[in-house]
This record gives sequence, structure tokens and C-alpha cells, in this order.
Amino acid sequence: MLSKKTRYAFRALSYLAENYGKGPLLISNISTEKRIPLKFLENILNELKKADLLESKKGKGGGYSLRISPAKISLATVIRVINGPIALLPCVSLNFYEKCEDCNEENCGLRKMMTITRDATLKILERKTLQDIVLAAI
Amino acid sequence: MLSKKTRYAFRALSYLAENYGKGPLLISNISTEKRIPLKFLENILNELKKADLLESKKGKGGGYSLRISPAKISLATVIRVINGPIALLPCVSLNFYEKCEDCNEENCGLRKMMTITRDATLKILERKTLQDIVLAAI
DNA sequence: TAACAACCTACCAAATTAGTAGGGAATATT
DNA sequence: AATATTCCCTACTAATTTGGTAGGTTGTTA
Repeated sequence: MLSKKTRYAFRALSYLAENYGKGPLLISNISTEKRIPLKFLENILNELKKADLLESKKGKGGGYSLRISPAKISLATVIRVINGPIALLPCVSLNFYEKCEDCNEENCGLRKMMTITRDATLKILERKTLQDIVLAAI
Repeated sequence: MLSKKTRYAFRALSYLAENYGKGPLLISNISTEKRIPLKFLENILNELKKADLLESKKGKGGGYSLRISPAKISLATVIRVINGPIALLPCVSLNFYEKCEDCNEENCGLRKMMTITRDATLKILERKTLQDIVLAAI
């Protein structure tokens, strides 16, 4: 399950995607428009910025905007930044790999199944983008 | 990510699958053999029993065994029993559905993407079974 | 009736999640 | 230069979930 924080992130990013190219949006604007707690949203947007998905400007006329086109930001990227690993086991994660103590990975049956699962999941999450979210919304 | 508890469950179930048809195994045996904390394992096996995946017998000669063939227990079933929902959003879950407050589901773009993702993931997890785990382990 | 082995209720510590508080730093306008 | 604006940063907190443990109870078999 995605955390509430991740769902907030997607809501904010969708809004930013809808307004891509129209200049920066204010945190406070996004917060009231999308009903996301202001201070919490501040953290989220800041993390997305540090991950190079957003750019920001301070002072009057400032705010946040997408750094690149919504068509180039995959759902997998967003999930990894805010939610963490996509794989179901650490020993199968591409971006958050951790060795497991109790199985020798080469011949672990569960690991093999989870690798297949990861690939199937990633095939979608890597291909689908913020643009797809916006376009899929009626 | 699957919880540690779920990983323990898979380890125990794999062991039970390997010994399918050879009579019940003791909790204490599984615990030492698979290095799973005894009392925690007790809970886990009991939950799996309540979900009708296992059967148990008390007293001497007792223990736990799979109720049905390992080939008929899917990974999805196990995950749902111990870990919970497989979908990434509650509003997209088949077995743990919950309405989301903030989107009208029909035209929520994120929801549509997460439905596709769920289907891709389930296609694997519903098909793969405990037997596949055992067979895939060298 | 003794031993055995699963079952049940309740508790607990650590980690994670979902925020909040309050001020600081950069920018733009006057 | 002063002020308003807006993002940025550190730290704290409450609630929930996770990963267990303790200790007795019930059912089974020999």
C-alpha cells in the first residue's frame, strides 16, 4: 500500500502536471485546492524538489513547478522518492537492495517468484507517467 | 514491502509444502529448522489455520500440515492472509476495498493506473503457488 | 492421569507514519 | 533600505503498526 504521504504527492503532482508550463504554483494554493495539510505538503514538495522532480522559486511570483514534462515522470520514480521500494522483498529491489540474512539468494524460491512479480509491476509503473494520470482523468 | 511476519509465513509454508503428505510438523520443529521465533510462529500458523490453509492436531503426534496441495495455495492468498491488501490503493483493492474520500473514483486518473498495476501484479501472484517456490529452489 | 502440543489473552518495545510548530533565508517590490 | 512574500529547515509529537514475549488453558494420546 502507498502511504498517505505518497497519495498526497500524487495529488499535488497531478495538479502541477495539469498546470505545466503556466508558471509556478504556490504551496498554499495546492494545499487548499487539493485539500492537503499545508505544512505536510511543504515537506513533500521539498522532497520532490531534492529528487529533482520539481523546481522552486522564492518570493513574490514564486512557487513550485515541474522540472521536466509530465510525460517524462514515471509513477515508479514518484513512488520510489516518497514511498520507497516497489519490490516486495528488499533482496529483490533494484533501487533499495538489501541482502537477506536467512536465504542464499541464488536458490531461494520465494526470491525468484518475487523477482517475476517485481518485473511485472515495474513494467507498468515505469511506463505510466504523470501525463497518463492527467489524461486518464475524464 | 512484505512484513517480516509474512516472510516468516512463507518460510514456514515452504517447509510444510516440502513435507506435504508426510504427516504434521511441530511448531517447535519448524521454529528451529527455519529460525523463526517460536511464539511468533505460533501466532502465524494459527492465523494460517483460521484462514483454512493449514490444519492442526493437538497432543502427541500432532502438529501442523497443509490442508490442501501446495500447488493449490497461491502466493496472493498467503499475502492477503498475513500481509493484507496487494493493491497499492485501498480503492483499488479487490479483497480489502475502501472508498477514498477525496476522489470520485470513476474519473480518478491515479486510480486507473493503480488498477492496471494491480492486475499485472495479481496475474503473477494468483498463478504462482507454494509448489512453485519449492520447485524454484534449486 | 501424565505428557504433549496447539490455543488464547494480554501485554510490551521499537519503528514508522502523519502530522505540527516556529523560525530562517532568499527574492521581489516599493 | 524596508517590507512582504514565499520557500526552507530543524525539531518535536501523537497515533498506529510491527515484531515480538509471557503465561496460562484446552484438547489428545498413551
